[in-house]
Amino acid sequence: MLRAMRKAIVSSRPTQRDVAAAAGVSQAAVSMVLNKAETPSVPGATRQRILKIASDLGYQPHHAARTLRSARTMTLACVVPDVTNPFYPGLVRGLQKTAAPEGYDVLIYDTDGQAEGERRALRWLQQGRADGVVGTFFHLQAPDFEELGRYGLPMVLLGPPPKDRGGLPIDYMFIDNVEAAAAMTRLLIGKGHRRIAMILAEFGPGRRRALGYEQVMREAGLEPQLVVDRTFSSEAGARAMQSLLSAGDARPTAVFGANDVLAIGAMQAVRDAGLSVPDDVAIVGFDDVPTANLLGLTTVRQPDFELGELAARNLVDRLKPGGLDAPGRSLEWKFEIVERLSA
Amino acid sequence: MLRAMRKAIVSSRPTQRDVAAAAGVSQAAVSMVLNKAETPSVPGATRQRILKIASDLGYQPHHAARTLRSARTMTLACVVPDVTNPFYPGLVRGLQKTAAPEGYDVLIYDTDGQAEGERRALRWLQQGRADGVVGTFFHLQAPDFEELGRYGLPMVLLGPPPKDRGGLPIDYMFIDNVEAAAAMTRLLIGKGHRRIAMILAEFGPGRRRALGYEQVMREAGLEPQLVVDRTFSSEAGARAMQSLLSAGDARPTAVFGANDVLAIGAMQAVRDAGLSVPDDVAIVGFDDVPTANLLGLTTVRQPDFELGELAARNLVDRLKPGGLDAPGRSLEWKFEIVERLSA
DNA sequence: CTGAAAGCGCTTACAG
DNA sequence: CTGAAAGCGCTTACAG
Repeated sequence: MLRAMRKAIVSSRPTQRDVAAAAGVSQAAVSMVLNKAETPSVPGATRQRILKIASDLGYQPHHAARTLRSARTMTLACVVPDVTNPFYPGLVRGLQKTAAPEGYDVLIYDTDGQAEGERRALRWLQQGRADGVVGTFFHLQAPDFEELGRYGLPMVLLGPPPKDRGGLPIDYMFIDNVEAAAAMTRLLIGKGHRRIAMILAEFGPGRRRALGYEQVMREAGLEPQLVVDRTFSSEAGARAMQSLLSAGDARPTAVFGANDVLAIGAMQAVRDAGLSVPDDVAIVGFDDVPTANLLGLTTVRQPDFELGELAARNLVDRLKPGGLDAPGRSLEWKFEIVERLSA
Repeated sequence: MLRAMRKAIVSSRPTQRDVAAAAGVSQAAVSMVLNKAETPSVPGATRQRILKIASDLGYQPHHAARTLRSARTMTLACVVPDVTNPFYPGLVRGLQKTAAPEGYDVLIYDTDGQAEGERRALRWLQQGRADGVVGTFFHLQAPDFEELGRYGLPMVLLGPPPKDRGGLPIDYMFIDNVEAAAAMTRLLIGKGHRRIAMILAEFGPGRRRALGYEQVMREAGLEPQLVVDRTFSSEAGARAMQSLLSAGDARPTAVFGANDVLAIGAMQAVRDAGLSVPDDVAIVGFDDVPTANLLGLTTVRQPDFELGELAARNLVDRLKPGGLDAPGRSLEWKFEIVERLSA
């Protein structure tokens, strides 16, 4: 009874059945007319009538039904550790630009950069939510993706490829994090810095960036100093900077943030302490988010928008007939050091 | 033949049928055990066996099938004009925090702030992609959402409610843009500024903010000066500022960006011209995105994260039994002026 | 209590 | 060429 009352108030979406009934044709005929540019089996007048009625009723195909039947979601997923890190919205924009004209929507899934969040993302993907994925994972490893690969889900992972590719439709896009961090460290040493610290988060790309930093420091006979936090947040960057500043005269003269968000938090902490960047402490970052430019932060540029475009192109191609047969690709992307005023 | 070969390489997802076959029970029994905490009709040993096999096979429910049958997507959509405006990722974080514990995923749909993008979002929603929506629309009006409302889709729109609410399950969350802009304009006048310009985009909240600005300017006997661009981008802000600076000595002494992204672009342009903020030109914005704090931008704070939490709570409640029966609500949110160094 | 059947809204292979 | 039927993978109402 209550249900019936609700029905009266809340109308339901029109279906192909409704259109078919109004047009006096079969439901299948409606499907054909709506989906094919040409339908020789349907008389022109009937076709026009169906189109007109569908439009009048405001018919839109039910996405779940279409997906269930066709096994296509027409959706690409972008799995990121943190939407509020401006690098990722930029990436998403690039994805959308390429995916939209091909008829694909782009969904963003935020893992919070935590292992549990990444496992949730994996389960989410295993439920068939998307036809393709571009993802950044800090904790999950290549074997974790094997199952999805076997199900025929193409993936672009932003990171270095593992030793064993396993013949799955997984492509890797990456920059040489070790070398990029090494180059930035050399730049700082070249400017005369001797006490150089690095701020990083425990997981994700921080490790490889620390590797490059440590190598160059050791080669130069300098002592590496790492401050490790749990997240790539500006709060973490500020916290780390405060602890570095508490060393007084022994404090570093330059600080390398493993990403821009950390570096920006560190800049903030330096200024809050009444000190100047770069006069008292030089600061450099990694990513080149839009804010880096505004703040004059010297950093390593990774082109987010272009990476997004390329990743989407890759997925779209793999989703065409036979696209999954090609072996997994690795694409190394050039980094670039952008010198500004902060160092 | 080719298909058969592919089949051999690409395995398919396990279904409830596969689990049922392996456990020697009906597919329906698998569904019951997997979805209900207690299944009195299924013997304990059988229940355990089903659970074990489902886990071993890595079974995950097919999302489209579940949605089609249950008419629930367990997804909330967040429709935004521009993911790269940091205000929206902040909003999304708030949504996720509240939605995730209730079992809802949050998807982001980017309209690019254009009429066509918003119409695409509307069609997307009409395809039954989400159970609820929180959205910011610059072009679509209340009547455009009537159909979705009749279908029983709860919506939270970020903006002022229209005159005629129409009894639909649409809630509005808004701040008083006119008054907020007026207050900010008064602040600038109080600091002695007389030539105050406003930079805004043609659509969206810019109009009401311009209204408040113009009112206060006129009341003070001052001439309003509006520079209107097509988008709320930092490029637009920089462009507008350049044109203002070209007036030489007649240039404004203060510039009000209708949002922070515009204001930040304007700051950049002032500095690129070799001038100082606030000494040569004072600049204020609107939103209080994270960057505003870093750049010392005086602005109007809208709490993105809290707004997201509240919007999600609202939708989750409306999706509970009877939740749609409540009339549309309006929730006015307090704004706050945050004074920093830019003015 | 127990299990098999109906059906959500589509697409597409297949019989007439 | 034309149309009706099968079936995608689930949930749930309903008959035994």
